[in-house]
Amino acid sequence: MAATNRRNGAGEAGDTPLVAVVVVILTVVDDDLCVLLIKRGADPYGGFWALPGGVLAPGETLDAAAVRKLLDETGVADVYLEQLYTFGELPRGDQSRRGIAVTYFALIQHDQARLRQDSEWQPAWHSAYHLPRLAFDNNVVVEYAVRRLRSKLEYTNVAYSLLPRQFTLSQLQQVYEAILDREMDKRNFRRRMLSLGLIKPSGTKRMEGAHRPAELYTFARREPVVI
Amino acid sequence: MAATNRRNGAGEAGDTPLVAVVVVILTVVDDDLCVLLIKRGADPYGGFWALPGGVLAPGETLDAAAVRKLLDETGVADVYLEQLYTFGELPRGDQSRRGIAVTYFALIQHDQARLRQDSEWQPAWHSAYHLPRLAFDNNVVVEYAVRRLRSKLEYTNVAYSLLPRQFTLSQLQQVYEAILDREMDKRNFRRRMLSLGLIKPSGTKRMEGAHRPAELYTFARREPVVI
DNA sequence: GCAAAAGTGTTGTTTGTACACCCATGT
DNA sequence: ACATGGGTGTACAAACAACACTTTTGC
Repeated sequence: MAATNRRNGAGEAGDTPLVAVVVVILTVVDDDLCVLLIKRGADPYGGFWALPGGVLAPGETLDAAAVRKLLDETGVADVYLEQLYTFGELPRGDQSRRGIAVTYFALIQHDQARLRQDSEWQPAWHSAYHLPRLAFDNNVVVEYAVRRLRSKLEYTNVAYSLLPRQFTLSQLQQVYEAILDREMDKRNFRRRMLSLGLIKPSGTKRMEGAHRPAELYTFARREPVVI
Repeated sequence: MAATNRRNGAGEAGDTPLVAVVVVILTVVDDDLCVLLIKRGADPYGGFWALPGGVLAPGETLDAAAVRKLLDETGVADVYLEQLYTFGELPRGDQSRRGIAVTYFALIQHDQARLRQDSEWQPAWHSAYHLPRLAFDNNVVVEYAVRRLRSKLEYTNVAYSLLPRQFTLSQLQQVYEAILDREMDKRNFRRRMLSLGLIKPSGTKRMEGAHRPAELYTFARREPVVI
């Protein structure tokens, strides 16, 4: 892409800031929207929880770096991943070196993720609604991701990336409720999902527990669709 | 902000790409949505039209660079300005140096802009609907900006940044029609604008031309508001 | 038979869309 | 008087929100 215009005919290149790619990896666990955090070792912000991220590798595109980060942390690929925002304020503490953070958000099924147990970083899921004070301005980044996800949920099928191929309508509704953080009416919810053509019945049923079996549904398309 | 996480404990800093800030400056001239373009002198893409942009100055935030660029090109400040997207693909032609472009879009009143006449870059307005092949991937950037503007128009008051303090409902409607590229019903349009509380009558009227004078309206707030 | 979740329809309200005529002014 | 753009209301359709009971299963 590289829409890079260099306009200063002279010596160019003010400073060349470090470019980091940071990924907000979101999932729904039970009825809770969760973010993947790692524990920072070194300063700045040593001991603080933070979003996973890293510097761009040589010759790597931004999207590729985000995909790589996601794969590193969770072992997951082929999920919904979207650029969020680029933060370019100056660090507060350490003025020494300039940093720019290109942030992404990803939606995964938590039971697909293989978090690295061995790691010094202790990657773990944290409820997006009860986060501690994070490193840098990562709290703002998470809030931004949650806002974006909430609005995308209303006019796209991104939820597909949070659910297995087959799921019940109740599961789907739980995902929506966890993300939007409000309860929804079962009948209206079903009507809407079906009439939008987002999902379709698979014909099979899930028998489990002491109650009526539930129809299993699939997303009409497991790729991003704007309604 | 600087949500910069450095995760490679080792020597860090893959490569440090050039960071350019590029601004899509949009306005409505008569019934046409227009973009400000400059003519590139030097290669790459010498002689092509391009979006105004430049490298980040030392110690400058991204937003500040965008504001500065806008001021340089148009003399205008205090208008709607929003980050769009960060493009980080590798340049096609010149592989030598890596570039990242953080793009913004701005909305201004064209009659407020003082384009630099002297300049070798011949800054000028071009209809967003009939653009030539631009330098780099700037065509994509403009399309992206127009899409974003269209959707923002539906749920925010951003149009304030394209109109003078006082304006008629017909002027406002022309702005909407130019951006959305479709005609709208006068009565429905008025009802909606007023019932959303976006604008309010100013009490004064504009007498001009051989017809009934038009009520002048003002935006309830001349700053970004989400409806 | 009872507990637990699945499934299902109707009504009222709000929102959006289509559509045609009269009004105030300048010439 | 006529040309020009400014201003107004109503009727239909679609989308959305509120609401409660019956079904199928396991124990």
